[in-house]
Amino acid sequence: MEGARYDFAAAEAKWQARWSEAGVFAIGDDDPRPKYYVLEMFPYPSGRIHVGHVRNYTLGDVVARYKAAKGFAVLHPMGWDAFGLPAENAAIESGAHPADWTAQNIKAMREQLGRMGLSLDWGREVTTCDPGYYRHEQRMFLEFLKRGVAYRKEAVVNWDPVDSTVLANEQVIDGKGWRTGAPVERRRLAQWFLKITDYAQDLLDGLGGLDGWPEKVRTMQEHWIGRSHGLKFLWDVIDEKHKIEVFTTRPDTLCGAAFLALAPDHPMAQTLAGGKPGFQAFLQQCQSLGTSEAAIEQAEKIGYDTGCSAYNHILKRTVPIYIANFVLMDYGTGAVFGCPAHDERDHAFALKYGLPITQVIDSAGAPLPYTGDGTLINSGDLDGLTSAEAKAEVIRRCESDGTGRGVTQYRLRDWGVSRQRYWGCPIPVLHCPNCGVVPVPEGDLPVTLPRDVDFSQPGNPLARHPTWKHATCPTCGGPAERETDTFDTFFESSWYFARYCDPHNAHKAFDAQKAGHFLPVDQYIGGVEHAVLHLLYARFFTRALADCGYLDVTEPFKGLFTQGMVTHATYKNAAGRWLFPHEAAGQDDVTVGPPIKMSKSKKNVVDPAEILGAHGADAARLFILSDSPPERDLEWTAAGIEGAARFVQRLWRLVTERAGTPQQRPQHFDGPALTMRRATHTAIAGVSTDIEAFHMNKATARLRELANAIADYPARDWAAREATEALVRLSAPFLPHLAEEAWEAMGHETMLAGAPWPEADVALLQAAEVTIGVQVNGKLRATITLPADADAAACEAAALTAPNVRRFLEGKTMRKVIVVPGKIVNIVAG
RNA sequence: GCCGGAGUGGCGGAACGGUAGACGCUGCGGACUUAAAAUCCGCUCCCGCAAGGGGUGCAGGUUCAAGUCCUGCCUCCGGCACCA
Repeated sequence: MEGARYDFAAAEAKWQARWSEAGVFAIGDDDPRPKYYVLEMFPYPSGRIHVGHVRNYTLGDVVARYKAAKGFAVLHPMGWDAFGLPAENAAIESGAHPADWTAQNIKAMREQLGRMGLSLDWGREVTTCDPGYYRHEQRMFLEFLKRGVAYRKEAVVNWDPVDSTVLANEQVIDGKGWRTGAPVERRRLAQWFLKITDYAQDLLDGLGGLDGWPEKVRTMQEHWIGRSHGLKFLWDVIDEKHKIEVFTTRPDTLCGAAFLALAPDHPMAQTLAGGKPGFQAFLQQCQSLGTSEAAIEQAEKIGYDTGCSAYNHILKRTVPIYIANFVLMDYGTGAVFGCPAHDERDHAFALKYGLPITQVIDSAGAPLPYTGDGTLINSGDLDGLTSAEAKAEVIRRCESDGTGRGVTQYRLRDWGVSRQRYWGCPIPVLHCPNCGVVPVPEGDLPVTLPRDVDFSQPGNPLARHPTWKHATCPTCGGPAERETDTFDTFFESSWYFARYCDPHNAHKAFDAQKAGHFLPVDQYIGGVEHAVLHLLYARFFTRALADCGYLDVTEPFKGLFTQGMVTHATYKNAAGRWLFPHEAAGQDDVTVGPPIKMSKSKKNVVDPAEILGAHGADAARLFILSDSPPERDLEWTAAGIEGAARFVQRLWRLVTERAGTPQQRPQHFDGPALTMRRATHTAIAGVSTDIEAFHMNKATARLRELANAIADYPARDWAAREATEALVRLSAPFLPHLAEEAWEAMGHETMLAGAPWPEADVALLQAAEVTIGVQVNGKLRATITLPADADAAACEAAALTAPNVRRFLEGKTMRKVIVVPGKIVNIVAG
């Protein structure tokens, strides 16, 4: 045994098979131990796992294995977020049917994940494109419809006029369709929405209790929900019998108003400017913006002067009315007043169109535009009030004369769930010419996707399918058409964590009791890129399901860890198509982009399968954990994995060399044996706290430190055995295969998977001596070693005897000595 | 543009306001070997022979003491509602 190299390939296959045979990771609903639910965001089945997956699932696996060793009944499931755009793109590009393509990808990825040695309960696997899964969300939707949580309204989409296709935001590049290059148009379509705004306050309030979430994610969600207080008030259109309702969060700046601006799709825009010269051209220009907020915000701010004016009763003044491309119909009332002195955008707008800039808030000398609060000036009888007082006063005046009211406003908009695509869950409603929108009767669920679809033309294949959409109205018995929109894929990922609690239930989505047993997820792990959308939708969905009686929890994720992204360079060929790194190699017309987040759509992914094959799962896991703190971005490079593989071999050598150490524990320890034991127990305590704190890189550093200490300890005694066994057990969450093999090599007959976590002996955690620094005027001049319990007087006395300290004090007067026992001595002298 | 992060040796990163650079990667020197691989030992922030000096994106500030706290910037990354 001694001297033989560790055969990772054989050992990994051996232990994966043994874990599987023993079913050590399968978890029952009635396990008496306390539950712990570890969940990583489930993958989109792109076909191959990428390094981001390896990072995500390794992190989760460390937690799952650690918690299992700590005595919890760990639920650690896996599944597939299997609907989405890439399957349709593959169908268009290669002719593969989305269902087949997805099924093949799942098969390949399941096998790859299997080779990572993850402690997953595969018996709970869910696949969202399976009708057995999505039938339940069709029922949820019908329940939402009944309760008014789902509704239909018009909304704009990106329209490619050449392909006659709705484009996703990522398919719009510089305002043009990605395939056709045609300028996209904004087009209004009737679509389905979920009333997440009804839950805005509750979602905001809930953030306060999520202390297991990163502060930054809570802040992002808080800003996304965007609660603000403001004023909705009326302005009279001069010479017309119309009124325009305007929303503002800055009523205090009312007297600085220079203009009113309406959204281009505001109903009043056509009334005021409809037939006027140049207006249609202006609208056209606004239409070409696309629908993404980033595009709108970054576009040049343009306005159209309607020639009309508006009068306000409080202000007692008129201002011109513009139509402006930066005003959003979805937010507030779709109309704002512009105050150039105190808003960046209004300032630029006023300069561009020659509008007056009147300062009404004292900026204490700061240049305009000044967007902060202050004392009011140039505001008539409001002068002298603070911003807060003036806001309240303007709202009070509007309310007393009936022209306005103070309102709480949210930036959050309702969630549009309609997608004009094939590869998604069909929305279970019918459109009847007599009865309007009619829900599909529950007995007819699930509405399944037709298999025979045609991807040779652009657009939604469901909409042009010859027979699928024709149905009979359950209400009147007449002919009706199926809804051809499918759900946003965030719909599936908004409840999968509950399905894992009861994955084989054919009658309902999940049993409330089972969900109540496992939920909330104790530790959820995924990328920061999901900080807002997925996590907010899932929080909302859980509340909506609770209101429908599905479950009793409101917050689905108690603990959240957002890992950093794995980045890689991008490659694009002359035709503008993204290439995989291996495709790009050796081609000459390739543009290399800077390292950015790995994504399937940009194809800048590396293949972990090769790494697993060459170095083994344990080495790959160790490298990805030790290279960077998990919350930070990680640029993937091949360098370093050899170091991890070397450590795996080194650990094996340390263990096999000490396999014969005595099992019998002596009564007393002193000298090197005691020092060895201190190192062992310090490592046990340190690795445990590091895992709990998600400092996996520090935990792996501690494993190396303990390994170094063992290597430096020549005796083959019980202390050596204790240290080596501790190292093996501590490394099990990180290097599960090697740990099992080493545990067996040390003579154990039981598996480490399921074995308890080692406990640190607190009596051994304190070192006998400490080395502290001695500073003179804040600069380090010496270090002194003292007993760990030396008091301040002893520290000071020792510090003053250090030769170099005396040298620096020569000719100076000591003014003050700061002593922090066990830490530092600082002598202030001059 | 708006919101949220991050910047420390050649590189990834450590560091309750208290000895900056743990642990590793790379590199250099050495041992073992016929040789190589593997392994082991030593060195490795910069300048300096040394004493010492400088150093945590930039500019200030608070403190006996600042990578850490405060103010103002710079650069990079993520999200922005139809990628997932």
